Amino acid sequence: MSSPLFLTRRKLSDLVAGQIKEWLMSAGIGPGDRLPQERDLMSRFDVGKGTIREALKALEVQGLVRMSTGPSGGAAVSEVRYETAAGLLGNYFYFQELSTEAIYEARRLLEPVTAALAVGHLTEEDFRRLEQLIESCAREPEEIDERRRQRLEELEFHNVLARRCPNPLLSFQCRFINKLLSDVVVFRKMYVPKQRRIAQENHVAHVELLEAYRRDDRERVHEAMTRHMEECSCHVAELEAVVRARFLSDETVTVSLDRQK
Amino acid sequence: MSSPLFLTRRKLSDLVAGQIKEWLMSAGIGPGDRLPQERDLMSRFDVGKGTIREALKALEVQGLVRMSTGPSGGAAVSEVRYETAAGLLGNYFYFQELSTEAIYEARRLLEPVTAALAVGHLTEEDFRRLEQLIESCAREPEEIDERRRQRLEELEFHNVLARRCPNPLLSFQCRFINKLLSDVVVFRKMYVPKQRRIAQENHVAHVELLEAYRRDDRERVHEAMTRHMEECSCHVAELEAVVRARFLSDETVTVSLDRQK
DNA sequence: AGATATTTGTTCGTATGTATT
DNA sequence: TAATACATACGAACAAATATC
Repeated sequence: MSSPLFLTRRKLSDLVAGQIKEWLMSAGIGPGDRLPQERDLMSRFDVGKGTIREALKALEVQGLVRMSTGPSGGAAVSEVRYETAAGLLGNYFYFQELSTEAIYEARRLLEPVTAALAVGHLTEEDFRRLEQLIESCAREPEEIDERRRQRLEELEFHNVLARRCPNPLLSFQCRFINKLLSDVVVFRKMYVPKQRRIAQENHVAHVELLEAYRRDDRERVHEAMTRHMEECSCHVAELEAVVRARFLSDETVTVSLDRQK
Repeated sequence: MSSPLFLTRRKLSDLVAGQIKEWLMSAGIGPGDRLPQERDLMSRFDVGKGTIREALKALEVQGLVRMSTGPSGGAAVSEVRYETAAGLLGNYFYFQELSTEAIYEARRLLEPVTAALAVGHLTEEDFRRLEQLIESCAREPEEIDERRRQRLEELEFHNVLARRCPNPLLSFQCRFINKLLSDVVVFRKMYVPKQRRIAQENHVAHVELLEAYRRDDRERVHEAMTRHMEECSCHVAELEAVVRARFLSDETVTVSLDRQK
């Protein structure tokens, strides 16, 4: 009656997943360490194969382990990747009423500080990438697809900077905001009027930022980014109001399922 | 050769999960809608029971569906809850080097704006809750546990405000930061020197904030919160440097697993 | 490069548990 | 209470992938 076994109302697979997770979060366990194979886990937890597989699937979805087949395969502890975390968080905002205005409200706040903190952390490769992105966005786009690609590259410019911000929280938040905006670009028609002038303004701003980074001028980066965000904010203000945050689905085949209430 | 089926290297269960997710994200599908039962999904996707169960488990972990047994049970579409999203994101930061200084750097930035945006959105119940939290933190703590509880309630004070911020992004980010700090309080000894003076400063700040909210004085809320965050920042500066972001595990039983490299 | 061993991935049949009616 | 409808769980067998020799 007092045994923990009788108190569990949860699913067996969740219990197993929780215990493995606890082990995996304990001291000394880190990325690369391998879990016992399914057979051993089955006997250790005294559960069937399906249960173990559900537990491992749960950990896999969370990005905590990676599975592989073959000799020396199995589940291995994995550092949660940014893409995994961002995708999972994207699910949450799918159900929130998230307007582009709200996204930019956060962006105006976060991007200048994050960009300023990145000063002094850019590598030579980063600089080359930034130059390449600036140049790629400078050409007059011929097709609508090219225009879309340029908008995504403008966002990638900011991503390069955010990745170098030494504050993991701010870095993640900025990258996530850029991801949300990328999804907006991909899923919505983002060809605003006056797109020509906008592209030019972005170009000027990015060039100015690049120069400031080259000089390690934190003050100027902060100031330039603040102005840049103000401009972007204005451009976006004339866009549609409500956008449902989306993540890119990697599926192509669509299967219709019955909806039964 | 060109068929998508031949291009898939992914697991069958992932394919199924992706397709169900695509259906679930399509227009007209929302929280509460029920998925077909396992039997039907098996025949529809032409896969075995284990595969379907793994797919549903993946969606369940993401918080997108909830499972239940019994008649009219099965998988039902669910809005992703804040707790789910925060827990999954917490996994990501577990592997990041996240110092309390970094957390406060983000907090100083986000909290004043988020708090200011919440002005005008507090309910009478919110006000009562805030008063209750202020009062509960005013008493001199007798035991160390009480002191810890008070610190958690100070954070809850900020959570009440963040929940009312109409910008979902800022609201989430502030609540998540508070969660990170809660975990710090729970998992680390947070009894700083001069804790007496700190508690009093917090009390004064919270009272001032409450008054400003009562008057719908957005300016003053912003200003008071900015000062409050500066103070908290200073207090925390004298704390241990690196903290690994944690989530509360709901398991109690510990099972040691072999570590095999 | 090919064969083999190892380990996950998937299926099917069956039995049990649980909530609804 | 009993019948029903559904998820949950076990176990054995087979398929597929992959590292190693």
